[in-house]
Amino acid sequence: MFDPATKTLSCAPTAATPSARSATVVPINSHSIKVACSNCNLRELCMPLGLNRDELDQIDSVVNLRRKVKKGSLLFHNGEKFTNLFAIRTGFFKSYVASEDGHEQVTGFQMAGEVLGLDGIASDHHTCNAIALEDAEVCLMPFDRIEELSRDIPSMQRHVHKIMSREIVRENGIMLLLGSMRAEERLAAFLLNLVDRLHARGFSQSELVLRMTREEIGSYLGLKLETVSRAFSKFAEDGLVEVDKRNIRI
Amino acid sequence: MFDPATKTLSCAPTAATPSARSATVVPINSHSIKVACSNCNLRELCMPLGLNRDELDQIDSVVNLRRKVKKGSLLFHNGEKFTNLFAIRTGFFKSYVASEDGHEQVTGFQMAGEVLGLDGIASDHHTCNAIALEDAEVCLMPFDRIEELSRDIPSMQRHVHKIMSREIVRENGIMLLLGSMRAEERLAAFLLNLVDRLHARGFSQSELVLRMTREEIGSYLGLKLETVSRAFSKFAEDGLVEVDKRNIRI
DNA sequence: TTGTGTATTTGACATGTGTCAACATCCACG
DNA sequence: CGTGGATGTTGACACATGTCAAATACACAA
Repeated sequence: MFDPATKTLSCAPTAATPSARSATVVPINSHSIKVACSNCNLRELCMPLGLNRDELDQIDSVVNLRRKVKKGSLLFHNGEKFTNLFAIRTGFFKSYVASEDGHEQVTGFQMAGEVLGLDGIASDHHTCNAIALEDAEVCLMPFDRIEELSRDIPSMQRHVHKIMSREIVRENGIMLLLGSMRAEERLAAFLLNLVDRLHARGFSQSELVLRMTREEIGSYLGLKLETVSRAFSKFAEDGLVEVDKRNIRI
Repeated sequence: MFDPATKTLSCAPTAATPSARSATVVPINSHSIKVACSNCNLRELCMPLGLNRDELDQIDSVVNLRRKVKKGSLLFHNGEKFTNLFAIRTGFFKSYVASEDGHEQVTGFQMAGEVLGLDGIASDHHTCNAIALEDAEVCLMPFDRIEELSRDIPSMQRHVHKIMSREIVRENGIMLLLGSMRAEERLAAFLLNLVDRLHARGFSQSELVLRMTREEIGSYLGLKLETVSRAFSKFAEDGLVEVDKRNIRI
């Protein structure tokens, strides 16, 4: 599952399907090649949570495209027309907003099974940016199709609502972090949150590889990169974690 | 008022409509007394935005209860079972989360026409608290009825999604504020946001009355109350705003 | 391999905000 | 009409974090 050589999260079927070899946007045929929600090993984390077999088949019809996103490239950006939600199959993203003065504030880091693009629903245009921190693959979910399906399948509807509400609750937690914690507390909360989410995906409870720079962590936590670096050093000094560049052991 | 002895919310009434004289929860008869979404002067700000006449009639059937909330009493609290969204008819609320160590972080201030309780959808239980900063009145909207209606009325469904997405976008903005602005910038952004929202409700573009303490503003902005006070003084000194206690003129 | 740029760490110092304390004001309530 | 508690203002000082700078390590391309 975790390949230290490529340093990627590969939660998808490892052998790539013939039709998905090199194109950026890849049509999925859910019958011939078995790559669909109903067959995805992220289905417990992603959209189809709590659906029965029939409903899973229906949702397969929504997720009809995949897109490969190269490390460093944008999945969507501020101002872009909103049409799709994105479910991450593999890879790691950061989302961020930018103020007029050019400052960038990272608003979240997303990994396999998480959903991106919810910000775009409000105004039909995205209000933040999402960029891949490593080569990634996402499932495109046209939002009007999601709404259609939500009307037919109550459990699907409820799930969509839960995903959005969860994002609201997550951001509440970050406000608490940004508003009341000091540097080391913020970093500790951040690391524990990351390792939790990785653990839910089958990775170690105590080790993780950071996909983002100190500066990006700092932006997320409302700190400068030097402060992040010092906090890491402090943790290491106190024997709380072992830090070797981006490899962390708690 | 929240009574620790009975642990009940008793929202004693002030003078109101004949049928609402003494009950805490007031049934609405949308035909006899004209208090319904279709007739509410907040309908352009609140839930029914963009619905036609027939749909408005339908939504009236959802909003079947109102509740009076006295200043200082909780509308809902962390851990409470989630069943309703709340639309504010009158009054002013703050919502906040509390960390284990007892620290409170204000996550937002809500005024007439805004919706409270979205946090509860994720886990069927509220994860934050909402308290009235002045005597208030809210409309109770059972969430399962909202979901039913959303299945029948696409524009209603879209509206619910927009409301949730708007909350996500709002919190993104606060993360930017907390993560990258200095004290005076935060307070300025806060005041401008408040006056904007009040202006949308027919109030002055340049004057406002704060409903919250310096400490609550500070909690929201990630600052101490003394820092908020100093920032106000600085603004007044620079002639940017006139500050007289809670009366502010920009 | 060498060179170049990015990422990280660490130190010295600056500064914005927190902390603590005193005092003023206002309001609710006896 | 006082009185006590909540709220707000202001000052002095402490300290956490930001700023600036230098050195190192590493990744990647020529």
